Amino acid sequence: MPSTSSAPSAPPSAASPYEPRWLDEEEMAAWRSFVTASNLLNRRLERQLKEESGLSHTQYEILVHLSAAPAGSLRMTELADILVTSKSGLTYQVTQLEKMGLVGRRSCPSDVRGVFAELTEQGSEMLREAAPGHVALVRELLIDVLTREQLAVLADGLGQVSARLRLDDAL
Amino acid sequence: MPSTSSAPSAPPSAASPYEPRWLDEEEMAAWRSFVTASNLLNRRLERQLKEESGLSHTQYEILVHLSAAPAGSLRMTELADILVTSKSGLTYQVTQLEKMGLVGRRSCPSDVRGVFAELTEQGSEMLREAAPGHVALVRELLIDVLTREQLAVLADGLGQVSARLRLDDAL
DNA sequence: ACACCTTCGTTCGAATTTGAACAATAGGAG
DNA sequence: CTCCTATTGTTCAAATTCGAACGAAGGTGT
Repeated sequence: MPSTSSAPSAPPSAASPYEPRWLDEEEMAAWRSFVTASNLLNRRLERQLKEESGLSHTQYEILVHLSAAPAGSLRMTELADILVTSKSGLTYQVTQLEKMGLVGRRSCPSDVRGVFAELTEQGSEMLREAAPGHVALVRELLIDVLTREQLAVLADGLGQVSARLRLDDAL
Repeated sequence: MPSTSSAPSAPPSAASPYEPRWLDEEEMAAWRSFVTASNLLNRRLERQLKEESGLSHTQYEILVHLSAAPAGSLRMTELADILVTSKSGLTYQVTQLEKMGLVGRRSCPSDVRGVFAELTEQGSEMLREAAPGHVALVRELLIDVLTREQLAVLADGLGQVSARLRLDDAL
C-alpha cells in the first residue's frame, strides 16, 4: 500500500516492471507539506479575494500580470503561459473580466490572429483596491511564518523546479 | 501597479486605508516560485495519472489516504479535511470511484449519519499499479531537483504554514 | 506561387468544483 | 427528558476547468 508517493512502511514487494525509488520519510514530508500548504493557501486566498473584491484568485492574477506587463497588455497565449492555465480557460476568464469592465481585448497589428488582453482604467483601480488585503494575507499566512533563509530556499529551489518544468513543457 | 502581491517598483502611494507592507524582491520571488511550481507540477501530475491510470490527481489522493488509514477506510468529513476539499466535492469523487469499483461506502456503527469510504481490493490494486509512475515523476520533477537541505526546509517551513492554516480553519 | 506544418484564439461538450440549502442525527445544558 | 445548537453527508444550481476540434493565418522550403 504505497502512500501518496512513497512506501509508508512496507513497499510493495513486486508490483510493477521496475520498482521505483520510493520516498523516504523526509522526502515524503516535504512533498506532503508542499501539496497541503498549497491547497490550504489557495482555499484561503480564494475565499478572501471573493469576499473583499468579488474576484477569484485566477482573475486577480490576470490583473496582476497585465498590470506588470509593458503596456498593461499581453497576448492571450503568453498570458496563459504565465498563469499556467489552458488557453480555453483563459478565454473564458478574460471574457468574464471583460464583462466586468476590468479588461479589454485589442487585436494585434502585426498578427491578425493575435489578441491582446489589456487592463482598463477600472481594472487598474480594482487591482489597487484588492491588492492590499491580498498581500496582507499572503504575508500573514506564508511570508511572515517563514524565516529569511527559508524564503530564499523557496525562491531558489522552487524556482529551479519551475524552470525545469517550463523547459519540459516546451518540448 | 501592485504586482502579484507586492509593489514591483512603485508601490501605490495612497490607495487603501492602511498601506500594507508590500513584498520585497526576495519575498516576491518566493511567493511566485511557490505558486508557479505548484501549478506546473499539478498540471503535469494530472496529465500523467490520467494517461497511465485513468485517474485524476484528486482520485489518486483519495486512494492514497484511504490506503494509509487504519482499516483502509475513513469518514467522509475526515477525508475531505485531509484532502483539503469541500464535502460536496468529495461526495462527488467518491461516487465516481464507487462506480469504478475502487472504493465502497459503509455506514458508521456509532453514528447513523456517518459514512465510511473504504478502499476495495480493486482500489488497492489500482493504487499499486499507479503509484510507481506517479512517485517516479514526483521524484524527477521535485524531489531529485532539490538538495537534502532544501527538502528539509520545505518540510519544516511549509509544515508550519499548513499547521497554522489548519488551526485558523478550525475556528 | 505552392504545399505543408505550426501557431493563434475560440468554441464546444464533458467533467469537476464549490457554497448554500437541506434533512437527519448527535450532544449538551438545564 | 426536552430544547437548542452543531455536525454529517447529500443534493442542487451555478461557475469554472480542461482537451479536442476548428477555422484562420503565419512561415518555410521548394
